[in-house]
Amino acid sequence: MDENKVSNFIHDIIDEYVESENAKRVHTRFPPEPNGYLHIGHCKALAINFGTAKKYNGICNLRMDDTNPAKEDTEFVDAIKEDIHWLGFDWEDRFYYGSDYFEKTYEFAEELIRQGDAYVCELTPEEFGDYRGDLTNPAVSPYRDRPAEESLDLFRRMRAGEFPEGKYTLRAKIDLASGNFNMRDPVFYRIRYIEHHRQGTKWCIFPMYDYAHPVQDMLEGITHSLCSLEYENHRPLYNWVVERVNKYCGLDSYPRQIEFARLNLTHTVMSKRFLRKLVESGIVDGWDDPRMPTMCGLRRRGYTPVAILDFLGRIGVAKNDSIVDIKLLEHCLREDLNKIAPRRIAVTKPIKVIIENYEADKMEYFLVPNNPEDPEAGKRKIPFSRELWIEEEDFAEAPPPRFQRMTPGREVRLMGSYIVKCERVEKNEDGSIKHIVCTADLVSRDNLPFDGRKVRGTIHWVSAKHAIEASVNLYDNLFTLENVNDIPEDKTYDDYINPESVIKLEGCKLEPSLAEAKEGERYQFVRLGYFCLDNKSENTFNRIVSLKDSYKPGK
RNA sequence: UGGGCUAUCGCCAAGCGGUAAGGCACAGGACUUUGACUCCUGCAUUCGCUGGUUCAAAUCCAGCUAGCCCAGCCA
Repeated sequence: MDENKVSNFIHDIIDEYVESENAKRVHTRFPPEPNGYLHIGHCKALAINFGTAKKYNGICNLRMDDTNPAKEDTEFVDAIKEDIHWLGFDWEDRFYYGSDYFEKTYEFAEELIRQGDAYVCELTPEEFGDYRGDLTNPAVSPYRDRPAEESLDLFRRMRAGEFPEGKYTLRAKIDLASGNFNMRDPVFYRIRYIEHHRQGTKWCIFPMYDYAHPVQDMLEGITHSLCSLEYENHRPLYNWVVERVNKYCGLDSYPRQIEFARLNLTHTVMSKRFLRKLVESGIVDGWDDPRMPTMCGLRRRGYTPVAILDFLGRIGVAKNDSIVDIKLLEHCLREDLNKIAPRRIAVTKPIKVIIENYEADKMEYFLVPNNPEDPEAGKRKIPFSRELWIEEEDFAEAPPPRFQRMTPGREVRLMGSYIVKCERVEKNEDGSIKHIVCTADLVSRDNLPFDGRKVRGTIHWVSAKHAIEASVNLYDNLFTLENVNDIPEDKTYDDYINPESVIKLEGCKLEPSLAEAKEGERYQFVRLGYFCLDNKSENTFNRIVSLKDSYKPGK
């Protein structure tokens, strides 16, 4: 989990800062708005803010950015905290709410008014549009020259609840002709008669992000405010606020905003708005559907924090708009899971095999390693008997080229046990396979047969008498389209939903030890992929990620 | 069209004037009681384009081109 797999430009900037004369301890913050669930895109911001702090032996705050009472809800606060802890980051005792600073934020705003840097504007939202100007024409506000005393009075009465919503706003007096629209006298306060999830009805005026955020950063002593690229245009305004508030309000805090490109993944929707659509339209089961990129979804699917963090370290931090191939994430998952996941045998599409030279009521155990990669993982016993289940696709009557599994007349190894030879296939009346009859080389257990003969194929199996049943969910990308942002206006998601994004298989046969599997435990089902017992549906395993596709027919 | 930002292999991404790191993907091969893993091998005479400066440029300069962001009383 070293967060500097690749060097990045933020480190360069901070290296310089740390060397500078008045450098303070590096202090960052992660400021989610509690209006939804965190997704893997947030993980990047999380890793950058917490990771950078850690790299410089600094600290990182967690702050709920709750300045808009219309959108936020307490419901999400705990979920966000849980997700962050799950990923492995810790804010210790530095958990804050932006709304905790409302009083200070208000005081500073009054000072801005007194200094002539802000004024109360009475353009209605509709009028605002008309006076906004456009790319080449400046905006206008007939109220920008209102005397400070008058603005101050109005602002206090706004707070006192004397005016209806939309009647007045507090605006910064900056530059109505700026090419950067954020500088065209941005609104700093608006009136809202909505109960705030923490402040209740104490306030009816609420600060806007552009004003509140720098103030919050200053108050918390943040040195580096790391955020995504879309705030680049806001940086001049951020600095404007920092400069005035320091000057007028006796603060000495100079947080620096640095932007980086947010994460995009192939075949993945990342915007909250669209994720909500998936949930509401019923395309997925909910926010924690294992196909969702939400942290709760990834967790339920079985992703590991180690893999996600590793992935984040490998994609780097830059200012390029990019779409990372989800195959890299899957690679990181396999790498982690390969090390930690015990091997188990499961047969997803069972087909029966009868060992005709094995007595009907005999049974024996084979000792097999839990993880050949890791001797420490120990061994377990799996029962063997006359009737077995094997994977449907491990048998072919007419084998395609390079097929090396079971086929009539050929020997294969039953993983961990005997070499068997397929003698014949018995069919039902409809032509389907009833069962396969094999003979086992009874001296071939534990070791290669003494004659040194090689068998090419090894297949997995489970004793029919001892197997337990479960169902299995095989997951794939939700979207067939690589870049989901490319969905044309006139199309809907439905046109691009992968019909095989989830395949549910009932009646799978599992080795008996899996009866003790616990929620959230990850296993490698030999030759099938990595699986995790679903924490919502009993007796169902989610496929986290497949093993690399291995058998390629033909040349 | 005004402002801001970005452009290095199929996908990420180092590089900061001295002659193109690495990962993923892909393709061969070795190994293998998981066609997995592991292990070798290959994979940009070239850095959006065009000029210029220099002994030397992906790196500096100029001019183009393409893409992304901004006109919420959202964050």
